[in-house]
Amino acid sequence: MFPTDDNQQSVPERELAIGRFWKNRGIYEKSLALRAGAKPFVFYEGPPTANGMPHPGHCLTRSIKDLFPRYRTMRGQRCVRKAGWDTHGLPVEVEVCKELGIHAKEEIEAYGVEPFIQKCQQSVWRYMQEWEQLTERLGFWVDMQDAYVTYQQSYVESVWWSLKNLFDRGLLYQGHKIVWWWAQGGTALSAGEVGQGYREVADPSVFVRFPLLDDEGQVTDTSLLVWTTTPWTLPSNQFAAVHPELTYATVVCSLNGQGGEKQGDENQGVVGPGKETRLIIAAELVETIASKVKCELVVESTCLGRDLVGCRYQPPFDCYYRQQGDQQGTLTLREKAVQPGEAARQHQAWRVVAANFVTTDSGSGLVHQAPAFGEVDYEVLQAEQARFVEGEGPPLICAVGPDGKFTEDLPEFAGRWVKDCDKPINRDLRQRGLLFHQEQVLHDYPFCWRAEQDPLIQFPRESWFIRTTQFKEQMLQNNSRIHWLPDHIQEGRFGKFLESNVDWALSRERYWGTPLPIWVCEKTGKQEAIDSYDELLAKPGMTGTRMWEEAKRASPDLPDDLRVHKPYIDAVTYDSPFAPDARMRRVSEVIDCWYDSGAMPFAQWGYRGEQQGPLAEQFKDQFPADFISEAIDQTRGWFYSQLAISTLLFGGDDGQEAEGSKKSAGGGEQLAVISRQEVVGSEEKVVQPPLISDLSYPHPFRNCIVLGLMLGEDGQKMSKSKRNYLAPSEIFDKYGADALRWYFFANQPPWTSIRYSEQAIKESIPEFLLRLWNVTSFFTIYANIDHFFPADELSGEVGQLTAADLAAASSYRPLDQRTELDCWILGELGSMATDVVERMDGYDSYGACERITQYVDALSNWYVRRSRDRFWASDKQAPSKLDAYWTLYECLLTTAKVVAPFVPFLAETLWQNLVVSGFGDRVPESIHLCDYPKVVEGEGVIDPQLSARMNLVRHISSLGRQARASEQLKVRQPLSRVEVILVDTTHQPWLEEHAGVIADELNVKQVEFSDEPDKFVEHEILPNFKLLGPRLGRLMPKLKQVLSQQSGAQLLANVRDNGLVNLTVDGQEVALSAEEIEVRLKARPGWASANDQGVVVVLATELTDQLIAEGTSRDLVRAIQEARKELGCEFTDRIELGMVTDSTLLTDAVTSHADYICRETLANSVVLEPLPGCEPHPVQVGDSEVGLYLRVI
RNA sequence: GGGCGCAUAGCUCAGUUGGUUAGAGCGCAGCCCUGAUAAGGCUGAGGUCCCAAGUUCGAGUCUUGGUGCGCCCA
Repeated sequence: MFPTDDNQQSVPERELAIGRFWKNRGIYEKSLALRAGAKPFVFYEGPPTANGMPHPGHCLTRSIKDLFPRYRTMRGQRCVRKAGWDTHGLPVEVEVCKELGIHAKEEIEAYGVEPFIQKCQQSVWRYMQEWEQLTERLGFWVDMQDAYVTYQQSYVESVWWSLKNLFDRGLLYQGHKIVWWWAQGGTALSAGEVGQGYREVADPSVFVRFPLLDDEGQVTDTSLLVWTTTPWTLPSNQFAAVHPELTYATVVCSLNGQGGEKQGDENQGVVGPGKETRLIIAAELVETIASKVKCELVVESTCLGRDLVGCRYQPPFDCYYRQQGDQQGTLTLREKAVQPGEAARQHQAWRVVAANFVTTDSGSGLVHQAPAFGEVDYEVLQAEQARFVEGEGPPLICAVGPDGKFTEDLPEFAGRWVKDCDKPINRDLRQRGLLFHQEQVLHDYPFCWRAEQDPLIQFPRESWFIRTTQFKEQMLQNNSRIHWLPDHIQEGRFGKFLESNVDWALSRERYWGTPLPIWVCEKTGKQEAIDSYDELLAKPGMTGTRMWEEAKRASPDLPDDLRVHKPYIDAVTYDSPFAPDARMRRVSEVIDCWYDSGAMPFAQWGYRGEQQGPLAEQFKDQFPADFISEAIDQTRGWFYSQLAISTLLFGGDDGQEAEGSKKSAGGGEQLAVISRQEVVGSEEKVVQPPLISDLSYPHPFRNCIVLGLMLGEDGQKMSKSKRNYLAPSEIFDKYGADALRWYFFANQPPWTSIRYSEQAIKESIPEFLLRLWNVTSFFTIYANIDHFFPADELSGEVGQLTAADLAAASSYRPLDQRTELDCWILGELGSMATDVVERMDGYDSYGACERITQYVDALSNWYVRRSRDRFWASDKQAPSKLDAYWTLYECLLTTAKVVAPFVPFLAETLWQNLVVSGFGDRVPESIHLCDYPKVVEGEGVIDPQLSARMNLVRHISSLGRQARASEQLKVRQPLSRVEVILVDTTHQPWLEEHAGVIADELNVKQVEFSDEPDKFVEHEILPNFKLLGPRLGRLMPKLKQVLSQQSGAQLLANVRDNGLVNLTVDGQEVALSAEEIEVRLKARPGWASANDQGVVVVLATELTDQLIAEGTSRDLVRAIQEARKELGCEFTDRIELGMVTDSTLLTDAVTSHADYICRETLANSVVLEPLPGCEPHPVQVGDSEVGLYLRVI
């Protein structure tokens, strides 16, 4: 018997049972073992953080991540799926801080770094259970026992190894980074945090005069009019920026006591009454500014921005200018070559520079540059520094301390909070005649999200950088080989991001992260990188491990991994090789946790550059990845960190060699002790990137599906507080994991943003899941009744029950002995499998689902429906009946295998019920240990002609039903005749042979392929635009007109007879072949008909008494079946039937169709009187009342 | 402000190298079928394919500009 009791069990319960089955039997492990030695399919798990609850977005990611590995495994590849957890970083610290009720860094220090990071380590696993449950419940097969964890020592050391390699190659350096700084808390804020705190505020908007200097350095009467919204940054001014292509005007401003600064109390105007002053502003802003200050600005001359570049000016504050104003530096050779006219030396600062970000949307077209307090300003400084030889460029000027207060560099404001100084600074400028105009602007400005009153400031911090910009071309090259889905990511978001690459700011002034493995000599400042804990312990004069030892003694449960973390690692020092009696101490920073995740291709194995041995083998076997997938927010996250690290570390054979790799191999031993200072600027680079033979782009991943964002029920962002989405667990409990998975896969391509709604998930169930389930349950019901048990017929080896395996059964007949319907559905099965494989190989899961849905529809709504009679035939051994069983059995088995990667639970249920129940241990114990259905080529299973013909039959049937509907002729009422008219008569002979199907489907006595179509239809002839368009071009509209004016039937006859039609179009002779015209049919009015482009179906609507009686008998059968059901009859129960009615129509129908009625309703007899002892069932048949009497025998 | 993406039926979304009748599911209305039955099928109403210009014999599709929305970055 096939099990059928599953109907009683709910879908979620069944899935849970399947999940336990997989786990208990170790099916995943077995599926891997089965492919030992096979070609690997490499998958990388982008590590999620387990310190937050998993949400629906993670379900999507994990579903896609599961789909392709399962698919590839069934296709014969070995796909290791190592789980991973991202455990470091600010989010973890923030969680712990919340728990402790603290915010600021000093509070953490006060609490103690040691207990703090211990809490961090524990907090990382807070939602571990939820994650594991979700992963398992969703059917995501991934090895969580052997997961990589970014805080583990082996992982950290692997990261250290890579950083040491970069450091030794001079690719890791110290510099400044402008960060959003919370001065009161003494910490930088991450972009996410800054984004939270934007508020609209009013800030001063000031226009300040910067007087230009002449060649002798004397102040002239012309000033740059420079704009800023942060007056407190003016003392730190270093440059004024113009746009090189903008036109600037020198204007004369006659103030006459009506200064721009009308409110000026101490001093009227700018330079005093009656004086003229010249200002340089953007030409297109002259009017705007004139109206602001209500005074005429007369344009004297104009020039381009680039002509102003290099002009020197006097800054508004002289705190730095006093000493550094005259300082010059030597320009680089390249700089001199670019501008041969330039002197070899140039003033370091207080010059006009060109910058493309300058606009005329606001301000004056000249922008004040204080590199310490703006990221773009800082880039300007860097660009300027690059123009000078090393050490002679402009230094960074900063009059503000980390506490947000002015330093002693600016005595007049020293010790005061910068934002409080805006007003006094403005007053000061006005007094000195430098403030030309002042107003207020409303704009968004960030505040600290933890202390709402504290505005953030941009502030320079010492930071470590990776020189990624040097590898921009290689990264672009690498990117160009990646297969992105959707493909616009490549040139679009990701490509654009790479184009604008800046050096990676690696360090973080935090606590819980991979410590930056650099030790500094306390005397000389020389640095070296360490790549393992053991290397550190072996250093001469090493001390400082006691802190860890004590901690471990106090709490023996502490994971050993913590010893490579702060504060323990900071305590470890050793003798400096650079100076006698000096110690080497670690820098205090930890690194960006994106580096951790980006290092996973090698760090997950703890790989540290080994060229041989098991680690090396393992790494090479699993590098690069064939497939990864994450959501689009990872563009700048994991996608980038992986690509950048891989490109820098491993290079590639396509582009230029990675920097420093040109020297021959064997320089490895020289890795030791090369300080950065020695390496930078030196042409001799001795350190190489680790070599991997045959490594070509792309790496470390080849195919990447970029998932869209997931939105809540209302199309808004999902948010816990709005409750606009259902927790995954609720979906699982209500509808099951397969329903959710199928919804993700089949409803839209994965990269479109998905609106996650319960309704949509629910609605996606019937179309596929339920339909396939219903077909299966149809099969098992009747197979059990008829004792169709394949296991009894097949002895010995049965393999995986492919068609070839089934063929050994005694009642199994080859295709050429079966009906065309059987051949057709098996052909459809083959072509479906072929298409699904093709699409899945191209990572098109959406297209694959579309194809599967279409097939299941054909199976359910055509094959099963058209085959019912055979399944119900009374002769259990009838070959046609057995054919039907074998066909449907094969279809179900193959379909189950095809859908197994998509809906693993349902597929497993089908396999267990249809196969394992009967075959036991003669077959693979799980469907996931089977091979994917093979594409059968050239064996005649796939028959495109048969497929086309059957489609035509379905199409004709559909039109027939449409015609019936339009005349309100229900299908139960037989009709005498249907006429079918086809434009394309290719398949007509075949259709005539198979007219029975159409007759049956439409319940008509006769199907005719009309030989006098003109009676029913008119022909409309159109040109084939696609074929003729390129040939005839402009004649097309006229040709269409000419064709429409001709008699369609005649044209058609013409083409049929001669193969050509000759026409004159606009004076030109045009010959059209049969292919170059398109014929359409239109039904003539007055018939019960329906038409589509090439097919018309016309029904004969006359009803005879005989037809009516037959229709009535079918009505009766239907009513009796209903009554059987109400009585609770089994499908096989036989009955006695009695009937009482006034209607002669009904009594006639019963007498004339008694056999038919008995056969259909399993009645042994039917009488026109009540059955004694039976209650009548009153029913309505047609217009008549009937009393039905049923008794089970 | 910059980059990327999206805009097609009431809703959620498809729409293949441009080809002349723009599709599906859901919802709504009507009908049918039912020995898979807490299913299934058919039909109908419902569309300025966001707007404008351009290329072309022909544009939902290509180009440019604009509008709106989303994401990323400033």
